Amino acid sequence: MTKASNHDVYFVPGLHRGLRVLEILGASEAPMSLSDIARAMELSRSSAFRLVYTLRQMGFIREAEQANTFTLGARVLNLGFAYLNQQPIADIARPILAQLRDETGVSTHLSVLEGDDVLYLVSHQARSGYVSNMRTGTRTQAYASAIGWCLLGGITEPELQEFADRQTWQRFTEHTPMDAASLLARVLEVRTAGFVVSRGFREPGGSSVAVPVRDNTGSVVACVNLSGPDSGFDFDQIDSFYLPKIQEAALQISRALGYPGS
Amino acid sequence: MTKASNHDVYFVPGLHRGLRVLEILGASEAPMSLSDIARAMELSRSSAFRLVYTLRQMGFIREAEQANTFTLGARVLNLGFAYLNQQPIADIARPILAQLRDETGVSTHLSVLEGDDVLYLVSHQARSGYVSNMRTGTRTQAYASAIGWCLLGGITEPELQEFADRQTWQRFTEHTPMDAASLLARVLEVRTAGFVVSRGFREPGGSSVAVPVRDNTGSVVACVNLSGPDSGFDFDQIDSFYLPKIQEAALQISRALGYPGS
DNA sequence: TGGGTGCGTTTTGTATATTAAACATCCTGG
DNA sequence: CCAGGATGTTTAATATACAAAACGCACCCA
Repeated sequence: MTKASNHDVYFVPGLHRGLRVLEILGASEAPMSLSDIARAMELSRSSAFRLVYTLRQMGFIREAEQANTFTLGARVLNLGFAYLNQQPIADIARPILAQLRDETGVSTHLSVLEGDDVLYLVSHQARSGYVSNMRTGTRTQAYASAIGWCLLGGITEPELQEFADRQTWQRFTEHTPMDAASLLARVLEVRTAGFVVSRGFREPGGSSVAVPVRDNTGSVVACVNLSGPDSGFDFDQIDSFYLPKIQEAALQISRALGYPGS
Repeated sequence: MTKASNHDVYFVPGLHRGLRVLEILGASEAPMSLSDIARAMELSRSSAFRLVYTLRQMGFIREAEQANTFTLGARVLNLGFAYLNQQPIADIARPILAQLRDETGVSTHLSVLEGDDVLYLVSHQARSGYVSNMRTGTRTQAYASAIGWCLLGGITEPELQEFADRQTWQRFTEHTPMDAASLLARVLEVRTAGFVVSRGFREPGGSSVAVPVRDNTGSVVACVNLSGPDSGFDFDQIDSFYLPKIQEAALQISRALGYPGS
């Protein structure tokens, strides 16, 4: 059961492999030839041919400038944005986070826990020259960042234990938790404080302030954060200015989701 | 040949239908049950079952709160953003358009011609309360907007004629061209002027200023535009301020694409 | 020139994906 | 309380998607 057996009775392999083609093309830097795809999928060229043929005819992939090489087509874009537009929280948060960015002058983000990753749903870049590498659609491992700890506050302790068991711990900075116990400590810390300030916890030189967003049941469903390079942050202002502002923004979003508290 | 016959020898129907499931779910407001999907696809429930089964197992769809109903899963988001990140022009334009927004105070966009549509690749919302309905991923019919005319300047006249033949003309405003001749006139007008100012051409009350972006061969490959509600526009400033600024931004992007001219 | 390699494509027997039909539940209204 | 219809699921006969092998072609190096 751990291993997803591919020869399930109800499994349609054509679909499975076609979607993998799309993901492989999405992950590839350069356009790929049919043989490249076949190799990457460990599939016969003839089968890859049929998948490419179908995807191309549908507009999900297109041939690149160089003949017989393929890249993603524009039709996949619609799928991604259809997903985004279906997340009500993104629509709610967008204007609120835009205003927060304007008031604070640093980048603002909304993220959710998706699988074991932090998934960024909304991103507003700071006006300054610095451009954060976090953009809508970005994924990062949840255990390794302050924002992840904030989001992990939304799951139960047994779930968190299971989560921890699944991780392959990798040290990003000296602050990265490397086992279940230290992760749990971090998460509880954030949960009780109601916010978290990261000074280079994930990347040296990059800092952020994060606050959870709650839904009508009161559980954490998302996380608002400010982030930027240390040079763009005024650390003295965190408590007096950044934190109240971001808490206000998070509360606005929570209220829109039906959160009764304050 | 003209009609893409679905029972082609190399067609893999499982893939075709699975992707249609994703698109149908993407277009749907509410989560859909298995029977809903089967009806929408005009397919047997048993086949729909297998598709849903496969997509669910892969994480491309997930069951909604209500049992036995499905929505898009987060995994489709990756596909969409993989596409965006593969368009070098989007990365080039993003910071330039962010600055343009900050300088002008109105929303800025980068769009390309994709099929017969204007496809928005980059969008930076104005800081003001007004939020444009154009966002990344949005599609609009190219013939009906000033931005479309700008982009259509990038194709040859025979291609434009074919484009026109494909359209089903629909009147949006009094400025909407309703046949090939008047569309051609618009496109040529924009091409010779090198910019276009739309005052409610597509939607009453919504205005924009658009300028083409060119690549190393000198042909139009994208379009930069400012847009906002009439109330947010200072029409007196168009010639003296908006236009020079947007032309400078477009030229910066063109240069980064290898455009030799000025 | 000529054998070798890698490519996209086509063919074809066979393994298997598909779907009609049957099944088991769950509602819903009379 | 039961008939009728809708649902998700399973099965089994059949239609068909699949991949090994062959093909034609371009390229490369001896």
